[in-house]
Amino acid sequence: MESQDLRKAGLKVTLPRLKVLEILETADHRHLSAEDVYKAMLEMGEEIGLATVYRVLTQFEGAGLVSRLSIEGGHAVFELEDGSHHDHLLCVRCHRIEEFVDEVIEQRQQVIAAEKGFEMTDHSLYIYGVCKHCQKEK
Amino acid sequence: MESQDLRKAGLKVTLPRLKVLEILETADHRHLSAEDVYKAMLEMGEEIGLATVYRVLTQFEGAGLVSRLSIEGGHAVFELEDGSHHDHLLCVRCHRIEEFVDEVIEQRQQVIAAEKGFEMTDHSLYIYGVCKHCQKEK
DNA sequence: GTGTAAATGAGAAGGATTTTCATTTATATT
DNA sequence: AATATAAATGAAAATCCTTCTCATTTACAC
Repeated sequence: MESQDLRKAGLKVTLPRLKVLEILETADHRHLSAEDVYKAMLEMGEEIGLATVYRVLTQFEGAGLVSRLSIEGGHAVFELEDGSHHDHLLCVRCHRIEEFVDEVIEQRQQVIAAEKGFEMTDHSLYIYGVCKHCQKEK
Repeated sequence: MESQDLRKAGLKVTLPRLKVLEILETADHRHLSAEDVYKAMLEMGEEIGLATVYRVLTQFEGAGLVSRLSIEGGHAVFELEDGSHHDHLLCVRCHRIEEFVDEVIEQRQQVIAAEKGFEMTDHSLYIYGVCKHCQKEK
């Protein structure tokens, strides 16, 4: 089933690629760094090189299978692409990531870009804060 | 005048720090990477180490004198803090950076954070696109 | 089955930033 | 003004994340 996605993207169906897909699909949180994927692979008892994880994730991104978040402070985070555009809320304490869509913001961005004479190609919006859980803890 | 700002921040008034401030104030664009500041210093005939530039900019950030933008794809960019919050439009071709404020977006973010149970501490919004100038060029 | 181009793993290399540490400097104290 | 001392500096090494190189392995078309 996933093999088709890989083939469609012009990628050979290899074990590392299938396993990375599997991890992205079954992990308990939707947002994983390359390192997270790498560790999950090892825990799963699968041999893989970190370089391969990065390569595969980048290829998946190119193929539209995953998207890459560029979060403040360093390392990239990947999520399975589900076709729905959304932005992110990040907990500054526990690093939990939640998703949201807001049509008002989407549209205002278009207006602002137009006002400034920009042809908008993309945007990135992150709201940082303390999540419900972490608020309780103190 | 700037010396006061440094003292207030608990920082000794040193030549490197004064010069970095001067560069931030007089540069032709408001948004400079550490490397940009470093080069400007050298062109100005001032000796400085790159490590010092990074240190000083980070301290200035801590003191609220500058803010750090975390743009997609690598290196940080700094701008003099003028008290006014704003977001950024970035040209994907020439890397020009423009600023904007939008009250509608600001407020929607508050609403969204509240809906998700987050205590919002900060946010980062970047709109990417092709600027007016670069549209003409092709 | 076999050839070939693509994929892999290990380690080296890369870029941005931070750290270490010996030396210098600003400022508080004589 | 001289001095003590804590902070600041510069250079180089170290770190972090990511990409590249290259020799070896593998998927897949014939």
